[in-house]
Amino acid sequence: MPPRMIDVARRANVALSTVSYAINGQRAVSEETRGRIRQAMEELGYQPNVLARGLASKHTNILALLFPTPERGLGVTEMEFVAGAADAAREHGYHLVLSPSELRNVRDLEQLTGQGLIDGALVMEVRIDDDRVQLLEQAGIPFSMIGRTSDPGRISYADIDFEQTTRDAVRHLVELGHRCIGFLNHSPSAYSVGYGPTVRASEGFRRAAAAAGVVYVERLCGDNASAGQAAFHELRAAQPDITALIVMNERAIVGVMDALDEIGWRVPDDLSIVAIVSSTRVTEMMRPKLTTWEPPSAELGRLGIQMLLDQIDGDGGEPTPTQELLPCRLAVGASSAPPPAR
Amino acid sequence: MPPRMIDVARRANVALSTVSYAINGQRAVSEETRGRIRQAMEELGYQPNVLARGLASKHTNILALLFPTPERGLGVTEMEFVAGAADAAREHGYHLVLSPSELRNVRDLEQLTGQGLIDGALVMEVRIDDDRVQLLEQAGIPFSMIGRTSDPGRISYADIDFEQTTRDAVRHLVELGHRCIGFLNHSPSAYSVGYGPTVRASEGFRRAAAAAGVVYVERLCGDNASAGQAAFHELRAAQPDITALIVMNERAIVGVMDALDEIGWRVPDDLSIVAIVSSTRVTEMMRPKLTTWEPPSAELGRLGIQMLLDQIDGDGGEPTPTQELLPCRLAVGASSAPPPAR
DNA sequence: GCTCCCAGTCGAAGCGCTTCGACTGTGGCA
DNA sequence: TGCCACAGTCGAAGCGCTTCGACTGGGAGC
Repeated sequence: MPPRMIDVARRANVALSTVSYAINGQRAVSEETRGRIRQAMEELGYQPNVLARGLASKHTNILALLFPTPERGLGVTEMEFVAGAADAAREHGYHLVLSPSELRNVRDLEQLTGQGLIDGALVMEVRIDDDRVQLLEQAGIPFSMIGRTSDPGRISYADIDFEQTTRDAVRHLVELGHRCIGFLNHSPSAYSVGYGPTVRASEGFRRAAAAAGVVYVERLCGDNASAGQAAFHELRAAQPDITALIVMNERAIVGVMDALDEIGWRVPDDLSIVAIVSSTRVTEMMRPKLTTWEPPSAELGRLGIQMLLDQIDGDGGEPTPTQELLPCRLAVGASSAPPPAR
Repeated sequence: MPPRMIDVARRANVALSTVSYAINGQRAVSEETRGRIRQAMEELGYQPNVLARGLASKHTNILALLFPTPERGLGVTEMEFVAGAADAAREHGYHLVLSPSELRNVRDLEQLTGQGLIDGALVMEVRIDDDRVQLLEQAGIPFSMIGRTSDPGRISYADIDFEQTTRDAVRHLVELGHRCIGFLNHSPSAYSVGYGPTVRASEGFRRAAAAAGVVYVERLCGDNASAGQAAFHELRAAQPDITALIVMNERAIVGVMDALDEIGWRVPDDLSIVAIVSSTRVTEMMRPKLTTWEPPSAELGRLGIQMLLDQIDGDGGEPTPTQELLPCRLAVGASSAPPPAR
């Protein structure tokens, strides 16, 4: 059996409670006593029992990461969120439990919160309207979000700045001389369930394009090649003068390439393509390598945990929520150029 | 405050211990009593406190997923492992804590096991010689592996069948008529630290190629485009007659394509390429779409958890370890064809 | 010189559960 | 008819910690 606190106490000739105070500093302990205790702990290889501590103290040092499995599947970006969050949690001495739950299945969530296991939760894949948010609020569980609802109120979140990202992408193309720009978004169903990136990028794109005074056109598109292929033909049918395309749908891109082949267009000579909110790990594999605005996924994960801990450790008094929008980073590729002189 | 077991007991007019027995069936409880208890639980919305239960019973229903961050970064495949494992754990009523640890840092692991938090661990990214395995063994923590050491002994594992996968890939190419086949593996450092896939695929490839009686050549190659590019030129320098390439290095592939451009070769006309142990999510984006042997990642994750639970729930008596090698699934693409008549 | 305060320590009462030993009443069996 | 076995239930003792109230002695303040 592993050593317990009482073993440490005996070896250091102090009371059990003194050891506890020495460890978590709830009361003063003399330097000398503390030294003896520390030594005893080391000699015994003592480690506090997380469960007992949690039971007695009402906080467990365990956080939950709520990640639903989206229709489009989990990609590199999601993995980076998770890894970033896990790292940050560990650095702060917290454990992270993975809670894969269907979005709709509020039961799972209730179960999680009711068990007294977790101190707080980080919610991934947040929708514009998200049941989980309400549930967590009324369960009184501290939480923060990666992404945000339409009205985040006083809830902390870290999200991608879609407004700026779309603006950047549009400006980039406009500066190259493009006057008719298309946007390939995620699927109609993602839009209709209120998936944040889909909705916000759509809005951002339209605003940016309108502000730039260019002709623009958007298509929602399933996350697969054949949908991408069809969508590009539709875009071109709607705007035959299209010379540039912004894509926020990694898996559709290759379909666009197929469509281009069909009509004998080349990138970037006949059409410029830029990817937004995509991992360069993926867009680097395209030929030509795509100009990409890459989301700061790991940072978002870290930040989410950070915010959550501010809320938990921030002693009691209503903390001011942190709400941050992070820009995507530009990785220059070879897929964008001035428009053709048609 | 959430209801406690004593609240349920009072409402059902029984002793606290009877409720406990009704819940986990350690002793017989009459049908009638059980009914009253169940009703009381529902009316109160009772959920057992995981910590208290764990403290008293010595098992927590929490598993750890040990995932180091490999040099090459985390990809789609890894995400699928994780998601599969998380799903399986939840289905069995277990929680999964993510434990991101440096491989070398055995401290982190000791800390995890010493805290009494986890019932067992699933070890990812296992090396041919892996310190963590020893440590877990002597800590007496049940565990299973995704991947395997050189001598897994009686430890349960689920791994990809590299022998068969390389054999399949070689046979596929040989049947098309190829007589000189190259293999692009992961990095030299992956090989030298004993990263299982790198070592085993290397061995498997050589054996399969030799058995098929073809000329073969292999290169270890960093996980990035420029390394891939250089590596292909080296392969061709070593074997100018090369007509086919097996690649187990997603990120190097695009470099190979670049190299082919330089010498004016096309796929599959001048060179057939097949990817092994790669996600089709990635190789589908290549043009042409690559013929791919895709690892059953989610299944591996699920299986790993399954094995772990067999070991934990399998009451006491030394269970026979489960050791399974899963084949990769073939996804046909357009990147392989008969060799050119040069 | 006396009080007061406080740093430093101790003992004990929980936290919400599991599990052990003990108790009761019923039915089977000789 | 008597005895035993056993299903069904209860009370109490932990599990390993945190935290509260209480106690001690010495220094500061007057």
